[in-house]
Amino acid sequence: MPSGELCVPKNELDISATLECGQVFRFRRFYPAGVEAQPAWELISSGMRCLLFEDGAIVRIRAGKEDLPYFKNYFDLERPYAPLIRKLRRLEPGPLLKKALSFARGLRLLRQDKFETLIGFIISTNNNISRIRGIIERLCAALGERREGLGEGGAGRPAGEKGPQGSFFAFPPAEAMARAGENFYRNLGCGYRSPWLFKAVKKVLETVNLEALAELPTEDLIRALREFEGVGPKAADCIALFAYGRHELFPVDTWMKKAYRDLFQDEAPEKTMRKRLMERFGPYSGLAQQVLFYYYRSA
DNA sequence: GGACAGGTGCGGT
DNA sequence: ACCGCACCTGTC
Repeated sequence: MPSGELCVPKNELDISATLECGQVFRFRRFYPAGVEAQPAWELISSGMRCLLFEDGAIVRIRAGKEDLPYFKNYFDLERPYAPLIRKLRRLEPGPLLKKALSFARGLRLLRQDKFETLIGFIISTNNNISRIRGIIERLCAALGERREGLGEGGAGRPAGEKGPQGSFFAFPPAEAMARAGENFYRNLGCGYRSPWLFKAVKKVLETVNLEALAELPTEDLIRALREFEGVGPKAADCIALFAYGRHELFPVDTWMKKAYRDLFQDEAPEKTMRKRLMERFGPYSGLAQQVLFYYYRSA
């Protein structure tokens, strides 16, 4: 397969900050053969894969030539982030966000696949990241289509480190996930989320067109997402933010409760925290949330 | 072993 | 509306 490459300045895209701030699950850091201590990343979205490399002040996104437009949109590369960061800093000049911003320089909000994001955040409920990722990988290996992608060799790699192989598994379509049945999700280790997943998949096949929801104003979109069992206030905000580009939302998770206390010096119910944070950060709420998440979680 | 995880639905006030 | 609680399960 002919491959192609997108080049982005590092101040516009920091791979680690963008992938490790909690918005996406299917990625992996690896160490390319022959390059001393220079990490790279493998990212799979929907049915496509790209490899990301840091090369001085430049980030290279390598993928199959026909997949490049998808990743250009996925990384939202048409939108310069520097102005957004400046405006955000002006809205909240305090030391906390200032530190977080400098720590998360180059973090971008991704434009992810709607179905994959819905399923991912149902799985994420009261769950930890390593387990979430394990479940998703097993899900894709069991039901996803095997695809050929850019390989990455393996010579010179430290023992135990495995680079991306020539093939990978696409995220499964709803049809395959419905055929698998509820018990399949139990066996994957989804526990009490299993019926939620099975019902969500059926809903997507039978009544709700996820693409059509993009036309709804944000409040209605949230309401529609909340009708999926297992999608509460936090997951609905995440799905609307990461898959529908609703940057005005501020998902409140355990980390953001801490951030709220640090910013406002008081205690409040989650709903109030969300409201006040969204008022504070306006159209940059989602960006602020990710920047703070990355900062708090890495600290 | 027990606590914990990027919450949610449920049943009490 | 606003609590408080139980909850599958792998990992530390």
